[in-house]
Amino acid sequence: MICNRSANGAHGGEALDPRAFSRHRSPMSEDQHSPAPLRLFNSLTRTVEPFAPIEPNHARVYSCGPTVYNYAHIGNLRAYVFTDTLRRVLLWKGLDVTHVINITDVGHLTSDADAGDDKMEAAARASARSIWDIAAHYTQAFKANIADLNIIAPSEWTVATDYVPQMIAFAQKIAPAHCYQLDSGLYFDTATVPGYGALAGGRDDAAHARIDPVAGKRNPSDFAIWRASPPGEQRQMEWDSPWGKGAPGWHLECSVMSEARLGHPFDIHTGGIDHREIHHPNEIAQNQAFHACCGGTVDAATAGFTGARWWMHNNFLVDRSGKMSKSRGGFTTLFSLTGRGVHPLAYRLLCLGAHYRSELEFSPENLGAALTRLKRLVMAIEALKARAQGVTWQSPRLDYLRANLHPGLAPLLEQFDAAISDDLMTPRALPLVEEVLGMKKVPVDERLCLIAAFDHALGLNLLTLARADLRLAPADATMTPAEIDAELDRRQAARADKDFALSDHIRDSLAARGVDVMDGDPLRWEWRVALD
RNA sequence: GGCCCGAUGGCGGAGUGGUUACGCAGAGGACUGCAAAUCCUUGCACGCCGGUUCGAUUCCGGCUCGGGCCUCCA
Repeated sequence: MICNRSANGAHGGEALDPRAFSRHRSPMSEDQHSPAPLRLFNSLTRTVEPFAPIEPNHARVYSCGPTVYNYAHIGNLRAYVFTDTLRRVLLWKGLDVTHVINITDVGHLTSDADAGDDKMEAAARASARSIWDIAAHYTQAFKANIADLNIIAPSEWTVATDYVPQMIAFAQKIAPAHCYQLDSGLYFDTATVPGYGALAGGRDDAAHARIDPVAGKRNPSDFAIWRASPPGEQRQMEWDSPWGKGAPGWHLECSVMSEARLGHPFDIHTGGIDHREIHHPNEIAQNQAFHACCGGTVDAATAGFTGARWWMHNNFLVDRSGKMSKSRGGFTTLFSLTGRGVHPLAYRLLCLGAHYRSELEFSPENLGAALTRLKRLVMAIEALKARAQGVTWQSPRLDYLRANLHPGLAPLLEQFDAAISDDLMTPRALPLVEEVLGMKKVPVDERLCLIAAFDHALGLNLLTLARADLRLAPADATMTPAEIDAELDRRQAARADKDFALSDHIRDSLAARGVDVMDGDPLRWEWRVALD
């Protein structure tokens, strides 16, 4: 059910006043517009399949979260906009959702082959803080990004270091039949599970030529379950285990935490498309081993046991200027965008403008386009609100909407439902907001009601945002709003006196300080957003 | 080197065997002292070469270019 499930509490908890619909004469019959079935792309089969949760009316979702050794860049954040869209669409379809996002706060702590892997330790040294403090700092920053993007907080954040005993127990269970020990740790033998790598779709182990394999590995695709601390080295994060002092392998974490918090099998596991080739196949292999190893082997009957039924992957945000690459440094964070006066939801709108499985080209121009679009949407909705009758636009249940909505809007509701039900096709859903705004013959309250409903899926805060909220002061602003208003008052007086030389001079001097004057707009002025 | 994906107007991005995406930008108009903001209108496309077809941007093959994964990465 949709009603009373506000994304962030901003809409309050009341349903739309049914009296708002009292004029309606011909509610549609149920069978005339049956809801579009939700269909989602499953990376396991590489097809779009009808979705049904394992438990009736309850979907369980696990999302691979960030490794908190640095700030998330906006490309990282696209994954969580995707996950949030998934969650909102599940809610739209009337399902309860339990959603877990993990925080990976343990991983490679000492440099081995690649000196670049030591970032967490380096960050700790540079700031004279412990790795634990570093993890806490970047976890906090990540959660701030999530909130700024109006992403519904997960039902639970799982932190990897809270689950080390469970990871050891998990590893102990699968070790006899599926693992072997080397000096560098405990390794998973990928040949012991049937269909290894099926998710990746045609991986050829014989072709791993680019990197030096770890000596002693039975198969190139074998991976560490437990990484032993090198002799004589002290790691900041290490635990005792049956395989010596060390730290859990990264792949192990997600298998253990998803099983612990959601149970296996659960419904949907999400992540970036880069995880489709290595991390998730390894997770699946672990899950297969864990659930079938009582008998010592994985057989055909259990080979399909992958932990999650759906594996979904978002594509990348690409930036031709190379700013999305952590390794090259200088990547773009959400903080840097807000510091330039770009509202975070403009970035969310940019993401929604493309399908989650398509690459999305990032550029200042594209972001500026999204910001302009968001401003115009908010402006148009504000204008409607000013003319409204005072109902609250809390979205009612979808079936209620369907039965009571103004006939003129009914086709738009169905198109919206069909779009988001078609593998979360937000780029086709988005223009319907603008179409509703343009339905001049439909009463204002009705249009607002439908937009409120749409926004439960889109998460743009369209009904609560004000145009003024989108006017973010850039970090390098040299004037306060009060100072700007005072200048504008002076300018207004000059204009009244027809002293246009003075009024133009004031406007020019404001422009020089990054303030655009807008006489015909109630907002009066705006920070110029300078995106390079 | 191996595997995978993509190529749509100025930018981004949907979609389709024969008809409109949409947004931003551009152009024209309204409004304005002039601008800006806003509103209205509007031009612009389907990488190259073959094939299938009455007809292909849409299907098939090849080519070129771009991207991803193979090492922590959304």
